Amino acid sequence: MRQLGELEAVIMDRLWDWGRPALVREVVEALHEDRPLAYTTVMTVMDNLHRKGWLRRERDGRAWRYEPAHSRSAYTVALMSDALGTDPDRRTALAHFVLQMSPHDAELLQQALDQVRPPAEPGEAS
Amino acid sequence: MRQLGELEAVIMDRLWDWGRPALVREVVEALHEDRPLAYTTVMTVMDNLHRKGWLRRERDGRAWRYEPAHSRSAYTVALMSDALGTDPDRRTALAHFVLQMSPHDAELLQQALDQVRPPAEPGEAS
DNA sequence: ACATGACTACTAATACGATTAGTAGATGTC
DNA sequence: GACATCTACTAATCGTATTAGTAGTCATGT
Repeated sequence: MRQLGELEAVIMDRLWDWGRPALVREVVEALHEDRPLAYTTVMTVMDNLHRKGWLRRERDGRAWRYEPAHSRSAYTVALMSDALGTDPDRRTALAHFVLQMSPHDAELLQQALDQVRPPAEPGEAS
Repeated sequence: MRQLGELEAVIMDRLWDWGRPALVREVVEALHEDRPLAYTTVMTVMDNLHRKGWLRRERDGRAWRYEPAHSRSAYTVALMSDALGTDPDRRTALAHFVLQMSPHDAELLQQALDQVRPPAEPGEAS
């Protein structure tokens, strides 16, 4: 899977942040301060994102209202799994991965693992 | 961090696999069956990889002998950390990440975590 | 010594995808 | 009906990866 382009990522971030379907016009105006772009520029990018399956859309009058087709986390996980999946030595990769994590992230990761692999109770047979 | 191009990845994979410095000529010949490329094509890509810091090289007669500057795992981890780092909700991302892993990978991940965060001994105060 | 063949450095064409926007036509509003 | 706004279509530009040609260098055999 290919990662998003830079502008594509900026736009997706906005939509993920807002958590509701948005018009091209709204995105243009939200970005205007940092990055004044033509309406058609943003429209083209959002149309591309739709064509590539990142955004879904519904009619709102004559315009489209766009929203992410997948969650932000799904995108993150897809990138991570993709990276891991092409590595022939996942054990080593995962070992290095946790080694360079912040302790806080390692804690979050442990909690996540505990959800799917409940930790052994004291005295419980393995 | 940007992921490698497709041919760049193929070449890096070979070098990671071999685990020893290699000449452009050797890479050309190794790829020839799947992908017959001009010598200069491979040389250019490897020179680009060197310029971008992915390969280091040393002289061997008139030619260069190239080897990866970083391990395959380091590349994998960099991609994974990069993906995770841009996500504002790492807790959710990590939760989804472990949910979609194979049980085997989850086991490897737990072992990796146990190395950096030793599991509590029975009876040990938290 | 010189011809021949193999090799490399430099350069460049091509391709592809992302970014950027213009133009024309449609529609809503006053 | 005029004017502003919007969208669809089209296209220029740009960065980067992929591909390779050309010319010059070096080694080797006769």
